[in-house]
Amino acid sequence: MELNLQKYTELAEILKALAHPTRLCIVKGLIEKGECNVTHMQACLDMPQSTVSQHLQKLKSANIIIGIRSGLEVNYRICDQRVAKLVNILFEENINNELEKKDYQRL
Amino acid sequence: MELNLQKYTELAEILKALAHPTRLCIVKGLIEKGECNVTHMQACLDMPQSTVSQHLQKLKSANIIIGIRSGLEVNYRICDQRVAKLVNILFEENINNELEKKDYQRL
DNA sequence: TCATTATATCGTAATATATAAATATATAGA
DNA sequence: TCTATATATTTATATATTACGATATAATGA
Repeated sequence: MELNLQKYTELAEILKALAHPTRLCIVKGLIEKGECNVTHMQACLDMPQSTVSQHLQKLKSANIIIGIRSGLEVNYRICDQRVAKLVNILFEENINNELEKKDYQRL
Repeated sequence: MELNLQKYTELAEILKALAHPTRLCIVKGLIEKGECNVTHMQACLDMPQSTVSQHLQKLKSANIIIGIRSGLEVNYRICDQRVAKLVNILFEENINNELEKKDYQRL
């Protein structure tokens, strides 16, 4: 329980950016598809353009995604491989071991 | 970009619980030490008891930790191995590949 | 330059979260 | 049962986040 506050704050920022259903969905989609433009995301997510764009800016500020403009479109993709790994693990099933299960019942 | 909203909401809840410097510090400490009681955490974190307790309840509600009472003390430990893995990855260095770096500059 | 399309930003109301003091509950021992 | 200690909950207030319409900007082609 050490106190490297700066580091914890910095990493918590990344988690905060991911900690929203819409943004998690965007990130998961980008991991799977590789990249995607805003219009397409908007159609999939079925929500206003400004809402999608704001979520994208939040992910971008956290350096989780980058956007590459090509003509009128901007294509986004993941730029932090740690986050890709992390999200993949999150989507795995949780396997608590037997000891933990027993402990849980004791509580 | 599929729409399994329930799943994304559920997983976002876990990330939300982790997405705070204090709670991340608690979880990291528990991963390293195995377990810890509230008084000890409070001393390490140097913050009021009620604040620490509230953070613990949030982690507990998210099924990230469990508390086992022994006498007056309650010892907490991680009960979701996914979360332990996920946090360990978060603390690794991010390695962006060369392609991403170039793209970043183009932006 | 004007119109069109794609995306970003602003303004703001509603909602959620964080902090910490005060208070409550749980356990152990005298 | 009374007291002390450890932890949890309640309450109030401050701060942050979310959603979305309105508006701005950027790029393209006529």
